Amino acid sequence: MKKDIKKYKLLNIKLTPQRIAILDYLERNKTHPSVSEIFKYVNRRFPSMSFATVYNTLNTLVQHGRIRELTMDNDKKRFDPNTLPHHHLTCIKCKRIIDVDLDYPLSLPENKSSGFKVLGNHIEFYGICSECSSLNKQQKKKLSEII
Amino acid sequence: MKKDIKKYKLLNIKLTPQRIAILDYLERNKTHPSVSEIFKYVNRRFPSMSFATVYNTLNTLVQHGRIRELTMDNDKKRFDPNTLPHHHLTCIKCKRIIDVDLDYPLSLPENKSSGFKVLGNHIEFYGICSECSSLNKQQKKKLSEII
DNA sequence: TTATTAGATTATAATGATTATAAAATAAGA
DNA sequence: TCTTATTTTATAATCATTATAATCTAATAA
Repeated sequence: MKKDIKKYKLLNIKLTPQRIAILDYLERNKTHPSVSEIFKYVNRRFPSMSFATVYNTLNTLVQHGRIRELTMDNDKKRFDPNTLPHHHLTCIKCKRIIDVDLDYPLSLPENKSSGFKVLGNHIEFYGICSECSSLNKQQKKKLSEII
Repeated sequence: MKKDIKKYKLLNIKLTPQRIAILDYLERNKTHPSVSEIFKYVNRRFPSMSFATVYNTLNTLVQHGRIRELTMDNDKKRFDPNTLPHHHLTCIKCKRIIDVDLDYPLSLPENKSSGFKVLGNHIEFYGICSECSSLNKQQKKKLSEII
């Protein structure tokens, strides 16, 4: 569709069906998915798709500033299609990540920045999501056996 | 020494020379080192030391709340012996991480936290350190050839 | 429309970080 | 000093990510 073409044209990179599918999935998905989650989904449409393509595409999109690579999940990279400044709240148990769209003006004084050119900041709020604070897996299993 | 024993006693874990050396190194070192950096250093004192011991020890120390695992370097885990609330400034090029010991009172309103129990926050300032913004490797090489 | 080609995709191997396993060693308490 | 639970070591296994090279294709222009 034209919209897809437009979205990519701006990036000056080749428009391929795989790339459209990956970016589409990211934009629809609010969970900040990992590479394997993206692969699993997009692979349903493109059974021949290679894992390498997902990595290549994501790296390209990051390099072109079209998506952002998140760091709070130390086990794997997670990706965010929203490159506007915003923050995140992460569940320390299940690693669910949700957006925090609030403006926090934070300034770092010169004498505290050790000669760095400070370019920006990102706040990571952390806590426990409602699902993790209610039932644990064993409890869920027992519940499913009863009901 | 007595001090080491005290430091560990509080954790209720067995005091071994390897563990003492690892925590000692972390406390002396302000660079928030990675596992391999820790291994490289401690291995000089304990040539028989295994990589697994470093991982085991670090995981144990994290679990006991004695050190903190950092996430801003997506390539590898980095460790911080300071568990008091504080923030960080990271160089996006060389991944140097320095402490930011300033207090930023940040509150996340209930209606923005999607049912999470919010436990805390961590600010990641990012930028370019003075070394990375001045000379690149090629330039340094050429300089060293001249001088 | 077709031909050309730079760049993308695929399959696969390689690398690097981290975890798992099991045997040998040792700290801590009796 | 003895006993034992825990730790260390050596090593294999796993998982995420990157590299490679052959094949394919989107984009451009004749």
